[in-house]
Amino acid sequence: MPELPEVETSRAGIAPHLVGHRVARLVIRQPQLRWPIPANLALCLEGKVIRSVARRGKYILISVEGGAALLHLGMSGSVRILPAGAPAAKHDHVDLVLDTGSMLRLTDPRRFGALLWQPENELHSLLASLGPEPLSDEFNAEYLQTCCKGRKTAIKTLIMNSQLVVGVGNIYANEALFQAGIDPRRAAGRVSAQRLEQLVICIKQVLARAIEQGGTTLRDFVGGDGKPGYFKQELHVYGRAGELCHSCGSILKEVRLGQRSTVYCPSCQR
DNA sequence: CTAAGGACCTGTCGGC
DNA sequence: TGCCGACAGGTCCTTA
Repeated sequence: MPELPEVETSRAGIAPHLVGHRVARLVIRQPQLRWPIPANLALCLEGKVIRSVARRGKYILISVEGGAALLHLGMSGSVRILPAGAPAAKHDHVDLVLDTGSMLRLTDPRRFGALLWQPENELHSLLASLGPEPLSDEFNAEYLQTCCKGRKTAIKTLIMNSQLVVGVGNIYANEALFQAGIDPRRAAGRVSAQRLEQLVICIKQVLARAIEQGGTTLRDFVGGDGKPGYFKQELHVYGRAGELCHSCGSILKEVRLGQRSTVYCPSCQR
């Protein structure tokens, strides 16, 4: 479900319900996520006031005195604010119960998500080697050109590499490359500097626009406020293989790159 | 070092 | 209707 826009939508949706409030209890029904939830996490959080709810890449950081809970939604995770005590369904793995009578509930059918602990003044190893935020100035044409130099990897695979830039998942990689007019299969090192400059602009535009729209709801994604995302209406290639290009009318093609579905217009993208 | 593939897990969908 | 394989928003880890 979540790429950066969906994570940011979730973060923004839950933050007002959490910040400034005290954690009454952490209820863990299923600790086996991608990594086990640390046994001492409840002790780290209970009784503490939540200071901030931030985001780094696709991680949500819920900070309290002493550290931060790191939350990753994986492929199928989502969070919602509910009244404390709402009945739990099959994949409702964790509740962060607040002293307000509300709780944050984590649901994740595939359990590729994670809930970990990062002590204050330490950088969790999962965050240590992440690339820059795509919407920051640090992610610019010059930077991407350096990343691509000499690389034979397909440009799409490269922009999805979180060590180089975070937050660009399969949907938005497809969309950004369409907007930039670049064939996703093209070796990164063989994309001209000018077109990489364009790609940076397109990645930023697509992500920013998707955040404005509350993310992309494919199946049942809803933000922390329970509303679906509306960006799906603006998708040009993702999920549209065999349909007509919105720009030139050609039939969109599909290939696999790094085992991910890749859709592009053979006429507009070179 | 880079690149490619498998692994993790459950639900859904299309085909027979 | 039922079964089986393929596929799904991520990304770490192993292997070559």
